[in-house]
Amino acid sequence: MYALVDGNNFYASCERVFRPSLNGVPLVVLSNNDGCAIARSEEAKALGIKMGAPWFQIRHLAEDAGLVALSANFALYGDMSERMMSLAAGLGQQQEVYSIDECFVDLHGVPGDLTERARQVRARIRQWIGMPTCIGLAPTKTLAKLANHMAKNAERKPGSYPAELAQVCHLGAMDRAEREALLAATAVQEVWGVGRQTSAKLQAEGIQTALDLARADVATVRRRWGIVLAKTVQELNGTPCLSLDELPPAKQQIACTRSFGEPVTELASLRQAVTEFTSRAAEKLRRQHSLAGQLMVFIRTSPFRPDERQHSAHRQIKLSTPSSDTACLTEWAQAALHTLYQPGHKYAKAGVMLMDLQSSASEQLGLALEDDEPGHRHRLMGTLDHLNQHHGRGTVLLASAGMPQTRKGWKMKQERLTPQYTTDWGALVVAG
DNA sequence: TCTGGGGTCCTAGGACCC
DNA sequence: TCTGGGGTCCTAGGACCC
Repeated sequence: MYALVDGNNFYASCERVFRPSLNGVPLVVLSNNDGCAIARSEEAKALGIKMGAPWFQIRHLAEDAGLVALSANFALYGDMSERMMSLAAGLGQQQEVYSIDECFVDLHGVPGDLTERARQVRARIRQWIGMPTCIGLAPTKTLAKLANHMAKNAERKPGSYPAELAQVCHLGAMDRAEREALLAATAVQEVWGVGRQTSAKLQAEGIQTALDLARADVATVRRRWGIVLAKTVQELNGTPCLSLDELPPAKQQIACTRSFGEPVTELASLRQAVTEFTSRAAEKLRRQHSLAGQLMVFIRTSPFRPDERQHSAHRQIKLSTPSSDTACLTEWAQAALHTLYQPGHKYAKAGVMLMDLQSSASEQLGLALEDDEPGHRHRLMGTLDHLNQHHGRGTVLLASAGMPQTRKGWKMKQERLTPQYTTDWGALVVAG
């Protein structure tokens, strides 16, 4: 049996924990550059705001309907996530942290009434860190996701599902008829792994509901739609095909990409941006003890400005020696950028991707008979990471990243950022 | 004026090999 | 007349996830 624990409207709920005045208020959290809505409170959803809605299209609701918008505060959300995960882990023996706001817990061998146990854990998360959650329980991960969907909607859309399923829904504790009635009441696109494209094609074939999909012939689905959907069908029937991954596998690629706060035309600004993106990507690389064998840089203008001259280009470089050294990677990234840049374009976005990753245990340190250069670089990077971790991002950086006063233009806009309540002593909430 | 960021897996097709 | 069969690796593109 698996549980899926999921924070409701996670980012919006994180903000509410520290600003209770936002309770009951339509609230959205905006993406980088305050570009579009990436989280919505129930009240905001009720206003018809869609996931990903551009801010400039909904900002009138601030005046018309009291909509509050906040810039994404990822330091806060990451910290709240850790707290929620450690509490959710108490549900069972093994946990897979699936995303910032949800985790699977393996309940094999857990005795007693699982529904009751889930309710208790849910109440604890609510009381200890202020985060509302819903929990789905079922014999497979796909069904647990679906049970979670039912728990959420039974709570917020009365009539969609029986009210007693609100907050905690245990599909594994129901008899067949009851479970099938719930699957029949669920549109096929709500199933985990069935997106827009697939659901459109399925519906054209007469497969409208989760129950229709569960009843499809596995071999036929395998042949016509591929192995992923075939596994989904089996999982919907209670046969586990997806196991729990306790340790997230090391990433196979690491990216750092950003849209700019305003259009960038100068190579000098792009150079600063690319240096910073490379530095950030290299930090992530070293954190998972990997080396990159390839590096890719891209720059592009805004596809939302079809009236302007468009330019989009990328260059991939194979490194002669795999590396995690910020200076080395930056040098190559800059070389790539130079071949891409064309004057006269308004660039809107750039990015750096590190690929062909391998474990740094296999690092070739060279013979270095006289000069232990690689060893020095290794320690230098360790020191750099330590300083930036303990004294804040950007404490030490490459000169080509630019001095703070010259780094305007490409930096992102965050005009509605809340304090880092849980990760900055200076931002502690004062009670009294 | 104003539209995010970061991943994964699968498939098909081509190159190449024996 | 009839021109194998099986395998690997790589890449690009598509679909999906949060």
